[in-house]
Amino acid sequence: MSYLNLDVQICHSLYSATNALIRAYRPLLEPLGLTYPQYLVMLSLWQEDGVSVKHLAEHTRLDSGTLTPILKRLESKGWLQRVVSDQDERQKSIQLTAAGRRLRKKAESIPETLACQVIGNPEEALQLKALCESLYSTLSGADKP
Amino acid sequence: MSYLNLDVQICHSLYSATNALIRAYRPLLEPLGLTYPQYLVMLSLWQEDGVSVKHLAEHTRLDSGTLTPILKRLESKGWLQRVVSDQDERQKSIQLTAAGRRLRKKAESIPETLACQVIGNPEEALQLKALCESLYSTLSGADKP
DNA sequence: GTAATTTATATTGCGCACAAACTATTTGCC
DNA sequence: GGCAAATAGTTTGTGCGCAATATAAATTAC
Repeated sequence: MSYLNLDVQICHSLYSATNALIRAYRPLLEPLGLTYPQYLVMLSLWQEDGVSVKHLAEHTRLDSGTLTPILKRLESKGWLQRVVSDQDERQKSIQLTAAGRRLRKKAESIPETLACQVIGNPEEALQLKALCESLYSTLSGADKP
Repeated sequence: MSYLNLDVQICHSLYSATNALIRAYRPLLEPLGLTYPQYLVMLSLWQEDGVSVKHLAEHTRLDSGTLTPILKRLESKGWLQRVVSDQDERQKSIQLTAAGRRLRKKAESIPETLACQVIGNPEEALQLKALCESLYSTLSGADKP
């Protein structure tokens, strides 16, 4: 059996598991009118509001070219505003609206609902997260000095 | 700290690690003119040629609505043909061309090259794969009787 | 043997991922 | 001060993910 065997590819397992998990989020996010990446942005803003696009990109690990259209959609839904910064006019401050802050209430049940569907063993879940974090930091630091 | 905290989300770790890993494949696949999902399809066909779209969808875990355009692109690049089946005219048999089979040679170095960049501990890699497989099978069997 | 159902694949439409190119500020440098 | 380089964000184009719908052939029911 060769290394080119599909069933041996770690990335294939990772890829299909991730897609399946995001698919599982969909029915829970649909009542809020959010996609999964939009949910990530809202999670970040519920934690820390009034940040720059760059900060948001780092925290959510989304590309800025991906983030801009997401932020526009969230703005058009009335959940945030993109305000040009005073000190530095290149920057935009992303600010939740009152409606955006209220949306958090509707999201509160999501993590637990999903966990019940998905997580067999909580220890394994933590292990999976740790392994992914380790992989991510290897990859994102890979080509730096 | 709430369950709505971004830094606690397993899915976020999974999502960003997967995207980063696929990004790492890109420079290795670019000389072959393949994207990662196209590479998955070719891996599957190098293992088992002349299969139906349905079979390919199951093996690669790609949706048939995703697979059709991928197969068309691979066909237009001359690496496979989509032949209507004789026995059942609804089915198409996906068949590698000679060029498609030859492409395998150029792909042979990819798994090892990537593994060297990415994998610290081979045991952890296997663990990660096993956890993803377990998650995938939980999720794909979740709503069945 | 024909109608209803199921199955295999294709199409459409929206949102995301990302590289590359672009615009507009700001910061350094002299 | 004036100009080059760096930085923040946007735009563009290609491909994918996926739900919903469509098409067409095969199967089942009667």
